[in-house]
Amino acid sequence: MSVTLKQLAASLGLSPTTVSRALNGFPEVNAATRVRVREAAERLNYHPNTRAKSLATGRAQAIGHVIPLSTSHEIVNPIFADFIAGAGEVYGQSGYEMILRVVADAEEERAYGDLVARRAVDGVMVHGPRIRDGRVPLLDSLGIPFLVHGRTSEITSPYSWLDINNKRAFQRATQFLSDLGHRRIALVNGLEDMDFAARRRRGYLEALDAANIPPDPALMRQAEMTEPYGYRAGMEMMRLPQPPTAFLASSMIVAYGLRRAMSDLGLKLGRDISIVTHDDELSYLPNDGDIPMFTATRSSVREAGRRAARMLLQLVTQPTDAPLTEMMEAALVLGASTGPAPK
Amino acid sequence: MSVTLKQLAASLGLSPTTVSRALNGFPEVNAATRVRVREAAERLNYHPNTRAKSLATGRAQAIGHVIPLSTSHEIVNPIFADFIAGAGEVYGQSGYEMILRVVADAEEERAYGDLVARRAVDGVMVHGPRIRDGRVPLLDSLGIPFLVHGRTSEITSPYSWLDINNKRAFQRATQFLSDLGHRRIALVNGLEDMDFAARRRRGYLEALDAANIPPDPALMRQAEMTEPYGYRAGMEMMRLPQPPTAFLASSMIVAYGLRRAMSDLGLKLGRDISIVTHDDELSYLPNDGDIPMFTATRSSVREAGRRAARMLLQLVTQPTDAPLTEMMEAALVLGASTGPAPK
DNA sequence: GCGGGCATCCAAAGCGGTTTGAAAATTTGA
DNA sequence: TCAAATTTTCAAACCGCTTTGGATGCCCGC
Repeated sequence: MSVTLKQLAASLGLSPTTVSRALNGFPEVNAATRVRVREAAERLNYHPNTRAKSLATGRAQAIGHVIPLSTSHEIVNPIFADFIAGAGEVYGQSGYEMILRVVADAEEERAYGDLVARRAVDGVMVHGPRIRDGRVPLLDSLGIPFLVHGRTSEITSPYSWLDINNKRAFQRATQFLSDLGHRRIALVNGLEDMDFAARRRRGYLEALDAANIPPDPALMRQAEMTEPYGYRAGMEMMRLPQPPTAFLASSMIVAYGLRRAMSDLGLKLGRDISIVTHDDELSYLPNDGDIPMFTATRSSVREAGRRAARMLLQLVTQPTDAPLTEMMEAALVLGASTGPAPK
Repeated sequence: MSVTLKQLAASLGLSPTTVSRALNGFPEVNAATRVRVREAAERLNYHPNTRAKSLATGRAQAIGHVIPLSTSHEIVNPIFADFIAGAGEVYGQSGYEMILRVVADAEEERAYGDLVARRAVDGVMVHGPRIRDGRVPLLDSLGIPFLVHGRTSEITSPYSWLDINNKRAFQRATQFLSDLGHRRIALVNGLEDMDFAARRRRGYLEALDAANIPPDPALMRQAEMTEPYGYRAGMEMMRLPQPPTAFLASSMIVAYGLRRAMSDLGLKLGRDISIVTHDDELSYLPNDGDIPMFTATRSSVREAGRRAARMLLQLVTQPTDAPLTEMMEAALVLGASTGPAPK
C-alpha cells in the first residue's frame, strides 16, 4: 500500500541516506542514481510520512486556524468559508497542511498555547480580530509567526496583518451618497466590538462630518449580520419621523434584509431609497451581472485568504522582525441600488 | 517556553518511561509519583509533541476533510462552514486535529491518496457526494476509515454515512402542499448530480405521483443554489401560461430569491403563493421566531457535523467491517410562507 | 534465611524520516 | 602508475515520544 524510506532504499540496494538525499534534491548524489530513485519512488508509491519528516526537520509544515465559536452569539462567520478556501489553495500549493480548531471563545487563548506547545503548527492565522484583542500580545509572547486577517486598533506594538481599507471604503460610500444629495444616511453595521465594524463606522462618521451632516444615533445600528436584522433595521428606521433616504449595509446578507424591507414598504431601490453594501464576493452571494443589484464596496475575501496565506508562509519561512502588512482597497462598484436623493 | 519529555523526566530525576506512563495513566506507577509528575508537567507547561507522539503510536490523531473546489462552478458550499464547526467541536473534545485540504476537483482523489500515504490522518470525511462518486471505492481501496456526509446512490457496496432523509423531507413537503390544494408545484433544486438534490427530486416526484399530479418539466429546475437563481426561477416560472402556485426551494438562499421575485410580482407569501424551503439552520440565515418566515424542512447541519464526527471517530478507534449509518429526519416546520392554494 | 511474587522503575529499541561525519569508489594530476 | 582530490555512498545519531523486556527493591511465607 505504501512504503517507507527504508523499504524503498532496500529495494534499490541503497542506503536510506542516499535515497533521502536523492528525493530532496541534494547535490551530492549521482544523477543516474537520482533518476533511479525517483522512478522507484513513483513506482512503489512512496510518500514520506509527514509526522516522521516534521519530527526530523523540526518544521510542522502546517498552519493553524483557530475559529472562535462565540458562546454569546453562536454564529459562524459566513465569510470564513471563502477565506479558508483561498488560504487553503495556497497552503496546498506550498506543501503546507491547514489545521483547524473550532473552540469556544473562552478557550481560544488556550488553544493557541496548546498548538504552539505541541509544535503542531509553524504559524497561525488570526480570524475576526476585536478592537482590543488579547491574541496579538499572546501570540507575540508565544513567539510564533502569525498573521491577523483584519487589524486590532488598540494594539500599539507592530504585528503582521492583511486588511481591507474598511474605513476608506465606508467613507467613500458615504461620500458617494452625500454627493448624490442624501443627508439622512443610515449605517446598518456589524457588531462594533469587531474591529472591521468599528473602522467602517469611523469612515462613515468622517464622511458625514466632511459633508456637514450631523450624525444621528437613530440612524446607526450594530448587530450580528443576518437577514432579519437588516429587515428590522430597515423597517424601524423608515418609521422614524425623519427616515433615512439611504442605507449603508455591512454585508450582502444585511442588504438582502434591507431590500426586503424597502420592497415591503413599496420603495424602489435606486429611486425611492438607496443602499450601498459591502460585498465580500462570497461565491454563493453573487452581486455581479451587467449592472449589479447593489452598489457595493467590493473586495474578494477569497483573494484576501490567498494573500494572507502567502504572507504568513513568508513569515514562517523567512523569519524577520519587520512585520508584514497589506492593505487591500475595496472597489466602489456602481449597481442598481443607488440614485439621487428624492426631494 | 516548552519542555520535552526527556527534560521533564530529568528535572524529576525519573526516566522518560515512567513520566510517559504517569501522564498516560498506566497502572504500574506509584500514586505519589504520578501526582509529582503531573504537577511538574503542569508547572513546566509540558505538552507532548504531536508529531513525536503520533509517530511513536502510529496514530495520526487527525481527521482529514477534503474540500473540492469545483473548477466549473467556483462555489464554496455555504453549509460547509457550519458542518465543519460542528465536527470541529467534537474533534476538539476528543483530542483530534482537523486537517483541511482545499483542492481542485481534478486533484481530489490524489489528495486522498496523498493524505493516506503520508499517514497524515486516521480517517477522512467525504463532503458533497455526487450520485456516482468515485471517492467511496477509492477510499475503500485505500483502506482508511471514512464517513460520507450524504450518500451516493450508485454505490452498492456498504459504506458509512450520515445523511438527512432528503427524499422523505421533500416528499412530505410536496404532499403538504398538495394537501393544501396545490397542483402546480415547482421544484427549484440544487444541481442534480449532487446526490442530495437527486433524492429531493425523487421525493418530490413520488409525492406528485401519489397525488396524481403529472410532473411538468417546466416546473423543475436545477442549478447552483444562489439568490439570483431563485429569483430568476421564480420570475420565469410565474410567466408560464400555467404558473405554479407553490415552490419548493432547496436552500434558504434560493428561497430568498424566490421571495424577492414574488414580492416584485406583488404576490404575498402564504396567501397568493406558497414556498417551502429546506433550512439547514445556518447560523447567519435564521428562520425562527414565533412564526418562522418560511415553512421549511429543517435539519441542523451543525448537529450533522457533530454526529458525523462522532461516528467517524468511532470508526477510527473501533475498527469494524460493519459500516455505520445514520439517517436524520428533517422536521417540517410551519412558517408564514404557505397557505391553501388560491382558487 | 531464601526463593517467589509484586509493585515500581528503567534501559533500550523503535516509529520513519534527516543529517553529520566518515568511508568507498571514482576521477584527476604529475 | 599511484597518491591526492573529488564524487558518491553509507553507518549512525538524532528528532520526541511509546513500549517491550527486564531490573530493582520490598514483602511474604515456609
